[in-house]
Amino acid sequence: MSRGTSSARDRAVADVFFALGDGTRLSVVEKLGAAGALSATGLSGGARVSRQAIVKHLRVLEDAGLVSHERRGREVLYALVPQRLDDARTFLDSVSSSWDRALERLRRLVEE
Amino acid sequence: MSRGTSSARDRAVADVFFALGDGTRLSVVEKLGAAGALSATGLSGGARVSRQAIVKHLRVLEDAGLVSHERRGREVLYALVPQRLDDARTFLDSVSSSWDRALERLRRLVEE
DNA sequence: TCGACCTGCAACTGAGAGGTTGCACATGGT
DNA sequence: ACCATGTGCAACCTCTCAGTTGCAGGTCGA
Repeated sequence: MSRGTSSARDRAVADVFFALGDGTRLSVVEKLGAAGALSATGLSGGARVSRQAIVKHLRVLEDAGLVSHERRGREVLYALVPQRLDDARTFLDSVSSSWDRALERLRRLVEE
Repeated sequence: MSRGTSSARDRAVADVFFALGDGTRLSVVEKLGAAGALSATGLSGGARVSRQAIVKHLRVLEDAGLVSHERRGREVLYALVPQRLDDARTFLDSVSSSWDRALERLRRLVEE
């Protein structure tokens, strides 16, 4: 306990948010969520950046645990792994609820 | 349709995720959620970066709409604005659900 | 076998993020 | 009035991120 904050878990959550904190990656995530599975070339079609840029973004997403890849013949298909999304949501929930409790305490302090 | 996605709303969501995608800022958000309201100096106490670094991070958080400040005598108190957190959660929900639908479609495609 | 297509690696660049230090300015307590 | 404390610039540095281009290596179909 005590020094529970700022642990490896928090770093993983920060990685997830970092991965989602880029417009290009965010649109990649949206496309993957909508299409199910796509190759880097398929994802770069319609994007305004090169295929290599998409590949780098996919690596970031995969390092964060948001995406997995699978070789399918001569192409590589990328798909979402929504589990980490749940971790991020859990973090947001915990901050929101502790914020609510803090509000209560503040209210009582002010009312003295 | 077509250009409906990747709009100003998506940019705002990316800004929120970007703001949360840094370990220092994430711990700031946690501290603010736990304490309710803190000054930059109060936040930098215990952190391993300088007060000025915290101030810059607070500016990023405020630009993303996650934090607001209020002058209180000679110090400036920062507090969470949990509304954007809800927006981020909503985004995660929508990606998750569209992902679930995509999984269904993929399953049916594979079963041909 | 040959050509088309997709991937993988490497080198390079520009811009911005994250951080620091130093100092000036305001404000509260004594 | 004085001093301590907290804030607000501004300049500066370093390192990483996002993106590009070029080319080599697999893999499928004809």
